[in-house]
Amino acid sequence: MFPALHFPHLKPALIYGLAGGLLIAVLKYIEYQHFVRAYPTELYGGLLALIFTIIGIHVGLRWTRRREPLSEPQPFATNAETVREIGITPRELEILGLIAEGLSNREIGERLFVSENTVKTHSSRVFEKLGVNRRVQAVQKGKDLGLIP
Amino acid sequence: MFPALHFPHLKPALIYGLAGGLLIAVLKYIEYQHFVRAYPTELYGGLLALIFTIIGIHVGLRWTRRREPLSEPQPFATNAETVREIGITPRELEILGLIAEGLSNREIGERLFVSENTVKTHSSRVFEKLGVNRRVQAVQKGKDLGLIP
DNA sequence: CTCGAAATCACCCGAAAGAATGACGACGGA
DNA sequence: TCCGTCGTCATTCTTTCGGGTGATTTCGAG
Repeated sequence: MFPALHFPHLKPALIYGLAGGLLIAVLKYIEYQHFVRAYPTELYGGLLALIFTIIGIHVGLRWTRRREPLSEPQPFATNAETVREIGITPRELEILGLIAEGLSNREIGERLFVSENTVKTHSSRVFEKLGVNRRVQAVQKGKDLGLIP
Repeated sequence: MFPALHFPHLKPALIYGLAGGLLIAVLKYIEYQHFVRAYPTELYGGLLALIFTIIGIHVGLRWTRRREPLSEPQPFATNAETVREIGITPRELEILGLIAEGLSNREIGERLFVSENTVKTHSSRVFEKLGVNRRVQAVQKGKDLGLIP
């Protein structure tokens, strides 16, 4: 949806923008209170947006919920000690899991909303930490070490 | 693990928030242009609800997307029966086993005293018969079907 | 405040993988 | 004998991987 866009200084700008918008909204609210008005339209809009976004998420999930519970017997807890021992990060573990599912780097990037280059960087580090140089080997070793189911 | 300390989808969330803010700003602008007077407020509410419901559905599905489980191993089919069912040959099974060990096509060829091209031909046929197009997927499916340990 | 870890992204380049063909010999059953 | 399967190998082409390097941003610890 949005992953192709790139804004390096997005967060501070957004924070400032939101802060400013919030301030304006508060002022407007107070002003409107002076005029004994109802809530400002912007507030209604935001509330509507928020509420219906949540509703949309719930509805969407409900529509596509699989009927058969898809037997998932073992929740599988990753071997935390091994993770710490070899110094693998959560993100790298995530990439390893997706590699084990047979996804290409591009598909992983699309799934995680990051670029393919980022996925390649992560996978390279995973290979390095696991001491392998091919993804099939990484999957095998990851399973042996209890990093992935 | 510690999912609370990790925000893998921060960027889309920020962009999403920005988009919402922009939409509100646009609506506000329109209102200030007195265009809003031409339409009942309910219309705007409905539009907002619709738009953000769609966005919510999309975002929700996007964030929770999961691939279909591509196989359901039949409990009655033994190794040999599965082999016969999908018509995989002994040689192809051998190549699949070596792929599962993390060997490259060149290494497989050296181990079996055949050319790399031959290995690629076999692996292509294996992929075709298993309905996959990557070796990690082939290994996964081969294990699901009981073709390889 | 400085420093380092983590995550992100980019660019380059060579190697590996995979898709699509075509071909050839051996072997076994109809 | 003819036909089909299997194993073998080649060529061409495109895509994907993997290694290497460098950069930025964010965040938390010291």
